[in-house]
Amino acid sequence: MAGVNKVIIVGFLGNDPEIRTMPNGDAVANISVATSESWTDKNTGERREITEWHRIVFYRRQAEICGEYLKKGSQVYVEGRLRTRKWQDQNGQDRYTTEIQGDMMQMLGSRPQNQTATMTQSTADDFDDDILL
Amino acid sequence: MAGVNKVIIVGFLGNDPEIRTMPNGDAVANISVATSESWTDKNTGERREITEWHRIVFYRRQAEICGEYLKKGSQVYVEGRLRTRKWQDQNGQDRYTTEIQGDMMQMLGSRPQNQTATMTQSTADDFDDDILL
Amino acid sequence: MAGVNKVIIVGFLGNDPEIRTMPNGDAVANISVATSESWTDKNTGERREITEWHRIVFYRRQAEICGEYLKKGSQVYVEGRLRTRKWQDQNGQDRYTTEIQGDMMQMLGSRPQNQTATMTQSTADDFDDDILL
Amino acid sequence: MAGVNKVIIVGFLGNDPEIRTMPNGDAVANISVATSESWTDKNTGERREITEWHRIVFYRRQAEICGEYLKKGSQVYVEGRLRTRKWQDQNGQDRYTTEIQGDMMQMLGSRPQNQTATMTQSTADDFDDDILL
DNA sequence: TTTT
DNA sequence: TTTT
Repeated sequence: MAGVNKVIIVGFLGNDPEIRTMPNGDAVANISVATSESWTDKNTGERREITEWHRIVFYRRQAEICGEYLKKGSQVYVEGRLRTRKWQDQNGQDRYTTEIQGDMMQMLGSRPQNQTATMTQSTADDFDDDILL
Repeated sequence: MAGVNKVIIVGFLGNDPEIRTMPNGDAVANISVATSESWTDKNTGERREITEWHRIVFYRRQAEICGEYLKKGSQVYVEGRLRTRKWQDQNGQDRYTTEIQGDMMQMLGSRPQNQTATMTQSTADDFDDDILL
Repeated sequence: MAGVNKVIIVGFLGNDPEIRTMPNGDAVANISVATSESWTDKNTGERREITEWHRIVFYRRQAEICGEYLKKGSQVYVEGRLRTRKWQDQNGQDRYTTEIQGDMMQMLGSRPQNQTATMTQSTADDFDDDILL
Repeated sequence: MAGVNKVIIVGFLGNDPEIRTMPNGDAVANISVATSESWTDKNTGERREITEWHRIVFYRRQAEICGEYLKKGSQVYVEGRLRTRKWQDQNGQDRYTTEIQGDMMQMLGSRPQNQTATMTQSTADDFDDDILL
């Protein structure tokens, strides 16, 4: 191995998580998280903003946590890694999609009922499902 | 504004940097940086490795530094942000490319002559070109 | 220059910020932010938690923002760098204190009145005080 | 749990690692890593530099890797967390030392023979000692 | 000293 | 599609 491939995102979910189950029974969650930058245009003096949408995928226990605790508008801290997948469109052309494979997720804000929904992939894999909840 | 959009990459350049000049005279550099993960397959016991290629773009003074000091095989530390650009292919179909807009670059390894090639975008913009070199 | 010295903290303030003014008129803010780790003790099976307190210092415009928008219990995202200061206690002995010099601060949670209190040091230095508020 | 406590350091070892063995047989490694910042003094126009030394501790398999592969002058990437320990000096006074508990270490530079000396704590704990080397 |  |  050689290298570091790390992404840190803090933002709000644009939609409820999409939860699927893989053939082997593992859960998969896809969430879409917005970050935005704003600045003052040097020429016009106008305030401008650009929003970036991040597609993030979680597996197994973390995917289940996403499904149970996150919803549209939730604010999250996510640590993960970049992964570009190759696929073919209906014309048989190669296409590429870059997404973030989530390694850690932490809910932000003070919603007392779900503050403890935090774990890393290794934690999620090592321990029983319900220990941290 | 709300959010954090941060990427940290440590890896090796797969090619020499591609340097262009924008109409306004600003330099743009594109570099392609590899990171890899390796693990032992649970089923077969075989060693596996996957390489991820990151397309990173730098502007202005940082782009010039890339052109002067980096080459195929250079090891770099890069901090930046994710940016997905929309474009249209020859069939008029919408396509998306995700790349990393570099904010900071640092050369790694022990090449004394270029150890100082480090600056952030804000530094690069605030100061004269040659102060840090 | 050589190196990366970066700290990322997400946690809650244990107290209201302490704001001072330096002789040259610049503001300085000190905040104390808690992070905690919890795990299950392998031997006893008991749930354990350890809290770490981070002393973070902000300068100038960011210090003013801390004073205006943060208070005991606020949740924040902070990016900064480690800095160990040497000082002498009343016995003339050398003592060392490690703190985080904040470079970026972002308020978390959904408290509508202060969501926009986000800026980096470079932003704070480059623009007029009130543009981002 | 609530919070993120993350440190990222890229720098050079000031000394050979110090390796100890705990009563239970686990290895412990302490390394001291330098990062430096340089800037031009606004008043005098002189170039200034400040070096920060980071004390980093690794445990178990990672500590062994430090002992085997690192030496004075090695360049490393380290991810870890801040930990402040309380202790008493010879006068019985409370003293505090802040160090970085390393979670991941990666050697930098192009020394082909040890490029693979990379693992996370979870990896180090989960697998046999020699799988990654 | 926070928060869950 | 979020949030401010």
